[in-house]
Amino acid sequence: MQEDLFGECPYVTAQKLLTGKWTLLIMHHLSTNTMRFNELQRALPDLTQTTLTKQLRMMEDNGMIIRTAYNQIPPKVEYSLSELGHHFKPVLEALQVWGAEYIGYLKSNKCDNL
Amino acid sequence: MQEDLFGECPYVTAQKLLTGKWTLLIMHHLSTNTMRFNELQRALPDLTQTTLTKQLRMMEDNGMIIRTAYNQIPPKVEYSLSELGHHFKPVLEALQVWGAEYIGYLKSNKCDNL
DNA sequence: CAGCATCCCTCCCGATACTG
DNA sequence: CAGTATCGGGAGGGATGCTG
Repeated sequence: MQEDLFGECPYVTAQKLLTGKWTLLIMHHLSTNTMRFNELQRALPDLTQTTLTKQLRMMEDNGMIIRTAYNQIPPKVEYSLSELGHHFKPVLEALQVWGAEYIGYLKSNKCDNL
Repeated sequence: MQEDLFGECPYVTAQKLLTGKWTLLIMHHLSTNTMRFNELQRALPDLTQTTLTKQLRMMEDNGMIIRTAYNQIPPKVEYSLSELGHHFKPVLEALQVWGAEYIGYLKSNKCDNL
């Protein structure tokens, strides 16, 4: 857990935690299920293993997700939301609503231009 | 208004729109007031004119904010939220709650380690 | 299966200086 | 006052190949 986000404005903190290009997507997928590494990869095909690994490490360090490794062959690793991660759900819901509205707005604009 | 965010998942869209390092902070400040360029600069001292200008242009292109220029000497330019921008407020509120909780969580952890 | 090591590269951001 | 022009650095993201 890093400590340099200390004592800041909530928005500064939030911005730092969401900078990652994929954070939101990962949070979204984990908000409904615990998922294995491979499942996440399939859910997010535009992102390579390397990048996914880095993102997951970051989010684990930030305390947003929990990594559970089972010592077995073949390996099995599961990712789930932490307590803090679960409390992030309202943000996800608000973002989904807004994102959908934004897309709708773009579409209507495009139609207007035809 | 760019068109390449078309037909995507709301989360992908949202992530793209929030990539900017300062987007959230600017949205927060504009959510309560219309502000002039200088006022924004003073409210966000860690960000240079160049960067602020670029961010504002991006957000204007995205349709999140509205730029109003008055043709006068000295120049006067005001920034405010667009319709879409106003609808972003629920996200801001959810983020504030969560950011505050996150900070509190960090603090309690730090105390545990002392 | 779930990574790590390495290298690379782009784009974001910032510093500085100048303008209508 | 509210910018633009130019240059540059660095971090985040990606491609490839290898491993327990």
